[in-house]
Amino acid sequence: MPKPASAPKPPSTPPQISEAEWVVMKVLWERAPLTTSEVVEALEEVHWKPKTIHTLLSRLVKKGALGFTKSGREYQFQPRVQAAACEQAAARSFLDRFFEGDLAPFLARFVERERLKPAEIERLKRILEGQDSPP
Amino acid sequence: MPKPASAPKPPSTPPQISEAEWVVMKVLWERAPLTTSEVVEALEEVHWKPKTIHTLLSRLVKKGALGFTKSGREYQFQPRVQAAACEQAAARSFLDRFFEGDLAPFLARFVERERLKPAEIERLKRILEGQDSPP
DNA sequence: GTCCAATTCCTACACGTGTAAGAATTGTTT
DNA sequence: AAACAATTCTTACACGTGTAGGAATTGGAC
Repeated sequence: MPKPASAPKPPSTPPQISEAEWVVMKVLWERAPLTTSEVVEALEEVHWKPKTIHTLLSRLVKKGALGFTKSGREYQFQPRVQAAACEQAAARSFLDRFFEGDLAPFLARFVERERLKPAEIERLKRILEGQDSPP
Repeated sequence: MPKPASAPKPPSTPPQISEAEWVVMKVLWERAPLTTSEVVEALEEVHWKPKTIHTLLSRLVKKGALGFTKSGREYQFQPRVQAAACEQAAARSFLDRFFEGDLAPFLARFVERERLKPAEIERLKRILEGQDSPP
């Protein structure tokens, strides 16, 4: 990626981030900035070859999801898009695809098919009221 | 598809259904059984060429999502997987991918970023309690 | 029985994604 | 300055998906 020292503008709308790419983004959102090899280390458990991770990093830069700076010979990456925005976009597109964009049928299906414990239900209700308290 | 007059067993676990395929499944879930041309008619608004829809139907049969019987020279399709099961599978994999499989953070993100009207919140709470009443 | 319009069957191609290998470069060590 | 090891750059390939086109077949009309 020698062209822009870091892409000029963050994308106004979150780019499409694939499943594998998402795994990479997560470690960056948690611990950025990270060098390439730090990302590789952070993803040991995932059993990907380093080359694979390099590819994913490049693609994420190309998509504008990551920015980088050079430090010595290594790159250092950091997110250019917010986790919250990407999660929200994913949620929207999920609801649109499967539940006509509507939260209610999704929730209905979910409680219908997965037994929720009463405590969990209480927690979800508090979240709905905007009064969530982290445990 | 001359091989099995209709695949022998429905898949035990819902197959992967792509975005375009999902659109086709929806009309079948609503109005099955339908012949090929009926499906094409039902999807006029989507502006796909008939050939495209044919391809999608074939792929869905191959995946085991649809079964068919021949009536005259036309095929008649019907779902071999339940909408509810597919939706649930989609929901699970969505939550796993983006929210560690947990409903709470998803809901939190959602209410944090989308303004829900109080009436909607009430409805969602009733759904959580299993006391949903359709509007 | 023959012909035709409708329908199915087979084939195609570009793009994204998962998965990576090999070539080239370069900071660093001696 | 030379060599080396780490890092980046370039290329690859198979598979699913979106999006169809053309060839082959066949039920029905005449």
